[in-house]
Amino acid sequence: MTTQASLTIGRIAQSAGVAIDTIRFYEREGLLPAPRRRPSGYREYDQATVSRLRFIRRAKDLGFTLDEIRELLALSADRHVGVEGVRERAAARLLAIDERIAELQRVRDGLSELVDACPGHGAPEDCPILKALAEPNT
Amino acid sequence: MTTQASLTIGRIAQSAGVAIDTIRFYEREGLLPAPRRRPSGYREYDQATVSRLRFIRRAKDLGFTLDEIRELLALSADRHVGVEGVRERAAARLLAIDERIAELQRVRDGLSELVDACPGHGAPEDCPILKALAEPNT
DNA sequence: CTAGACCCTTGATCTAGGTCTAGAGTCAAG
DNA sequence: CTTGACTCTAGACCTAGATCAAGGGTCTAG
Repeated sequence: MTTQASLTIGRIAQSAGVAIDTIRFYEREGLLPAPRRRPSGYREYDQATVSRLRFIRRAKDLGFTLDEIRELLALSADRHVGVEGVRERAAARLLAIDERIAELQRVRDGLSELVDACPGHGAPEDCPILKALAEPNT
Repeated sequence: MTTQASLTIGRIAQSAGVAIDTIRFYEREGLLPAPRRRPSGYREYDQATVSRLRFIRRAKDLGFTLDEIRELLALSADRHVGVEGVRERAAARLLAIDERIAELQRVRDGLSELVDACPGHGAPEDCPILKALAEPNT
């Protein structure tokens, strides 16, 4: 198989593209297992940890929280119901993103109307943006 | 003009739909001017403060940060360049929202592909979601 | 007058996801 | 053997936007 050269925390931080402190933080948070230690106390990692860190980073980019990622990691190790669970979580995340996009779209449209209606000069009382923000309704 | 009945902090909190603590917080943060006080130390507000609180809430709903809102409030009081500034800030916010939507859309599409490609059962090694997350590239 | 609702201040706490500091020990190259 | 880079721990600190607690004073209806 692949060589099991032991890597220091600095090395895996470098190759996974995360900060050293972040790795120790993930360990505390249960996203990474406690690694072997040298007699000096130095942590020793292998290549698999780099993959795991990349997994975490990518999932984070997809908008998963660390809690959700912890769950995904547990599921991904489960040969039985793991895949179903992962797909479910991903689908849920997808739905949440769709909702967030729709919400932003509403905000965008509202703001866009105001910007279009504002001449950009004149008295504050005539600015539709200021008027809309000061309106008592809602 | 309108009656200048003096309102307690609880009353304006109620009618603006924010918490009492939030009002004091906004005062500390410079979003609200320090109000008059009764001899007892109680804050006394007028109707204009309710409008200002609503302004803040609406701007927040549009995604402005409190820093930006502080700026908007300052601009809205400026008869000279105020309206131009407000329109600029609103346009900038609109652009930021557009970027955020585009970014979410990219994430959404990527995730959607993975979910569609995943059968939802079988071995973890065959799950495209897990495979994509573990991939070393990027 | 009293009970209960309301208000005051200062300062701590919360979420999420880290980031930084201090002080001490370890490792590898020259 | 020394020097400089690296690592260790415990715990404080950061952003943003509040929210809460403790301990005490005030207001008002009955």
